[in-house]
Amino acid sequence: MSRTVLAFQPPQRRRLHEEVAEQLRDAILDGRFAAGEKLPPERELALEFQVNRTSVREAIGVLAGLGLVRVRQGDGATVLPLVDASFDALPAMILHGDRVDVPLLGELHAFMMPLLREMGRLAIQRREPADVEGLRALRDRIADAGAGRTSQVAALREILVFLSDMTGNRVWQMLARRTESFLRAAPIRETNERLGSDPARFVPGMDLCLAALEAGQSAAAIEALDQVIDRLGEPMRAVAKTAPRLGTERNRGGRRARPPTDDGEPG
Amino acid sequence: MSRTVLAFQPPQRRRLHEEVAEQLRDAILDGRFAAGEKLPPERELALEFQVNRTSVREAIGVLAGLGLVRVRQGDGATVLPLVDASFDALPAMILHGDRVDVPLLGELHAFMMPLLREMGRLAIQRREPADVEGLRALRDRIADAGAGRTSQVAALREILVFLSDMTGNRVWQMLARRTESFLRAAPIRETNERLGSDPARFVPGMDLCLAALEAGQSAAAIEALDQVIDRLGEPMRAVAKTAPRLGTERNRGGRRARPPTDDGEPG
DNA sequence: GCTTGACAATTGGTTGGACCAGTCGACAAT
DNA sequence: ATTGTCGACTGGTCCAACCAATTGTCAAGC
Repeated sequence: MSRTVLAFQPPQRRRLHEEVAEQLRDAILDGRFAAGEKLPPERELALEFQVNRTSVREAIGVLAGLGLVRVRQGDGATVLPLVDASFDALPAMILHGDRVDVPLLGELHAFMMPLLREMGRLAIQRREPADVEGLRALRDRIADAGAGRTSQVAALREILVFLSDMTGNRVWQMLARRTESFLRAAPIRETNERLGSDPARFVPGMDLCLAALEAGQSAAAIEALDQVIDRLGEPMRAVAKTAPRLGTERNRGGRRARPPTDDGEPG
Repeated sequence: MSRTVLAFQPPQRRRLHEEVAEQLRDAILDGRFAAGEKLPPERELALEFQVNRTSVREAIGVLAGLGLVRVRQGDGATVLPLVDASFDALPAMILHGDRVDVPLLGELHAFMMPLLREMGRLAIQRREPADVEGLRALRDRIADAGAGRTSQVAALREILVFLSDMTGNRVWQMLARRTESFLRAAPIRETNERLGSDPARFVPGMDLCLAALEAGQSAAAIEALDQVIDRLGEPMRAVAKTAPRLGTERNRGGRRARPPTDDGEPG
């Protein structure tokens, strides 16, 4: 039953509306539709894409779910400011159409690293005896070159998920799983591997952390874990460094005109 | 042109598929469909809801977008573990069907508060001169009882958005806007107002922060802002305290069976 | 007995067309 | 200048049919 290491990938069965959604999404993210503009009518898009109107509607529904457009009956689909988009749109905002939005990836990296360190701190504070064994199992998977490199880097990513489970906080658990899924995305992972990152270099840090945990030294364990987490973020930082930041001006969210819930004085 | 203070709300024009999506979503969140189970076939649901299959499909599409179900042609719609859901599903997970998931709200609160403090720190570190004026304008709106209470509490929430803009980091900006939107949701806001929270009590803290900023004392400004942010989180904490935590057992995310990408040894 | 392959039932995916419902601008009446 | 009506436009829903993927069944072959 032994198979080749050439792990075949199942052919991606893409639905029609996914293709349409992706093209429209990239058009918005590329700025070909600016915020405030309207998408063409569904019937028109159906002609353009040569698909049924239903498929266009499902595609636009996806965009609406991502917070990229707002659809109103009678009016059309209006493009929203990107800053109002859902977190689910973030991967696509960073990686769309063969391109990497380097500045945004850098901002995500700057955002995530303190969070993950906080998560590690919390995880260690709330650890239970069994967790140490779990961490050791992950450490062994990382160290076990015989299991294959794919398994090794997968184990690396799973550290985040495991730590989030240790916190016992479901919000952390959700965040870690989303993060792990993002790190699994193609361009990030490829860059990491192209840069020759060796999973084995994480092992000493993990050993340091495990030793501290067994000695009951939480502070030392947290410190060691911080180092490991920093290294886990290296793929993102590495990709972000492949191109220089274009400008230094700060990104400012647009001031939103709130619906005026108060128009006058009480009598 | 002066209008009454009775701020009328536009009637909620709910689409059919939204109704269906909400009912199905609540059924999943209530556990009436457990993870791994399958939703009834679309044709069957269409009969049950007495709507067209199209509306059922759009509803299921929403659930798929939230990461609550996975749809496969030929197979049906399979319910996913809640821990794999999107962050967009979080509000619904906490507030569904007239109920408040108190433990989960508490976990969200515990998750958010350190983050928001971090955001405040970053905002002050990266402030520009104009930002101080913006903060003062918000402070004045909070203090101005004449503008109406609705405007006051709105200004309170907008502190988060303003701070996120100060960071210049688009990820923070997106998070703040989502958070502000969540705090605007009904049960949280109502509880806050029912508890008689007075926007005016935020003013001294804001004044402290503003004074420190003008004096160029970042550390003091951050400290004062921390207090303000803590109070901004009070509605969530207050709601979370309306009922005791049920159990003390830790939430553990299910260990996921990863697709075995490695089956054997390299030759 | 086990594997293999063909088949049929089930279920989601797509299509075309029709009609309902909300929005907005044009324009006439006041 | 304001108001009211209307019609074009656009999204929302419905229907009926067919395409395509999945899964279990079951008989043929080893």
